[in-house]
Parts: sequence; structure tokens; C-alpha cells
Amino acid sequence: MKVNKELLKGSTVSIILAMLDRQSMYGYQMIKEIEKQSDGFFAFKEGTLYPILHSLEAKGMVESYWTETEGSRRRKYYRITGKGRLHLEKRRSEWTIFCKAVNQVLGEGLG
Amino acid sequence: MKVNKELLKGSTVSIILAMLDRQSMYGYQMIKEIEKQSDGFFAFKEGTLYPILHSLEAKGMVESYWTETEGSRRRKYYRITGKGRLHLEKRRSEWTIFCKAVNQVLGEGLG
DNA sequence: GTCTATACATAGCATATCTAGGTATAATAG
DNA sequence: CTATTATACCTAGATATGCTATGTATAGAC
Repeated sequence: MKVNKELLKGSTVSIILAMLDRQSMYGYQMIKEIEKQSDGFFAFKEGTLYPILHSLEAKGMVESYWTETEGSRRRKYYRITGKGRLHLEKRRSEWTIFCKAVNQVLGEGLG
Repeated sequence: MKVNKELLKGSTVSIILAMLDRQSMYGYQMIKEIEKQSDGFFAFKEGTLYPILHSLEAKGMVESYWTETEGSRRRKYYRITGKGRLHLEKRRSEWTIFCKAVNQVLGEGLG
């Protein structure tokens, strides 16, 4: 991460769900994709991503399935569920509200 | 806090410094003011604010002074320092960059 | 055959906020 | 005069979350 990593807390789950909302992906791929789509800003660590994916699966927000094409490494794909999409929408609006509130307080003179 | 409080992590220090940049205040006052200026969105707990103020003072970002007017409670005022202002500017730009990156990833189609 | 990139996984650490508790004074209600 | 509430400070411990470090295994490059 390029800036204060504490900023990220509370946004990681939203980011992961948003990525999976665009297309199903496997863990390693997500790390690369998130980095790419944020212009190298977010560099998720495996130790961050995998536990979150497991937790999201346990909560029914995502589903996983293995692919084992011959001559290729096994990959565990994750797909967002309906429940996951609802949660994402909630998180998205939370983020918008939060963002606005911080800007209001941080803004030089006033919001 | 009204939403996911984890979102707040990493922003509290910026918020506190931004408040003190407008005017010197004492702890209890800050809690009320921050709540007011964010339209009731941020409700800092004393257990959150005071340790941060102490830490900021130890780092030379803020300075404190007691006022003990007669017939009134003692109050410990905090004033932002030059170092604190520099830090605030850094944090502000961090926030802007972070905000942009999250919006880019969270945005429906793309940023 | 060795090294690197890919691909999954987890235990333990560090950090930051909150909960819950403590102390003390001024103002108000009874 | 006493009890309660609001003000005003403080800290220890619980909790949450991402990171560090480490482990396993396979495909491809040299």
C-alpha cells in the first residue's frame, strides 16, 4: 500500500466484493486485478485476501469452485452471490456517506 | 458511529488535526464539535480521542495548555503546531488519493 | 536440475478504536 | 443540604483487522 494502510480497513471487503461483482476470479488473480484496476495503489497481500475470502464464503456472500484444467495449476474461483450483492450495495452507500462526512470535516474552511 | 466503524480507522487523526486547525479546543469540546460539524455522523468516544491527543502531543503535532478560570472547570486546550499542520496536509492528500482509488474500484462499471 | 512465478493456506503480530471503568467539579433539582 | 446530571479528564483491557512470515505444491524458464 502506498499510503497509511489503516485507511484501508473497512474498505477491503467492499473492494473484494466489487471486483467479484464484475467477474468471478480466483484469489491470486484478484490480487493482480485489484492492483491493476487501482493503478497500482492497492496491493493486497495473500495473508489479507485469503482469510477474507474464506470469511465471505462462510457468510454466504461468495461461493467457490475449483477448476483443474490439465497442464495447468488448480485454481479456486470465487463468485458473488445474491446475498453478497446486497451486502455490496449496502457497503457502497456506507462508503459514499462516510466519504462525504470526512470531506466535510477535512475541507479547509468547511464542507 | 453510524456505519461500519472500521472505515474510520486511519482518518481519525486527520479529522482531529483538521478540527484543531480551525481553532484550538479542549477534548470534550472536540467531541461535540466533530459531531456537530459532521452532522452527527462522527461520534468520537473519549477513550478514542484522549489517547490520540496524548500521542499527537508526544509527537509534537499539538501543544496543550490548561485553563483554570475561577468558577469553571479546568480545561486542557490543544493547539496545532507547525509540524502538525504539515502532517495534516500530508494526510489530506493521502485521503484524497485513497478516496479516488476506492471510488475507482467501487464504481459500478469502472472509475 | 534449479530457480522463479503461480496458487493456495494459516499462525501470530501490530495497530487502532471501543468498552468500561475511574476521578473530580459545577449546576440543577429536590 | 443532598442527589443527580452534565461537564471534563484519564486509562486498562477487549476486540477487530490487516500484515508478516511461513508453509505447501506445481508449471515454466534457463
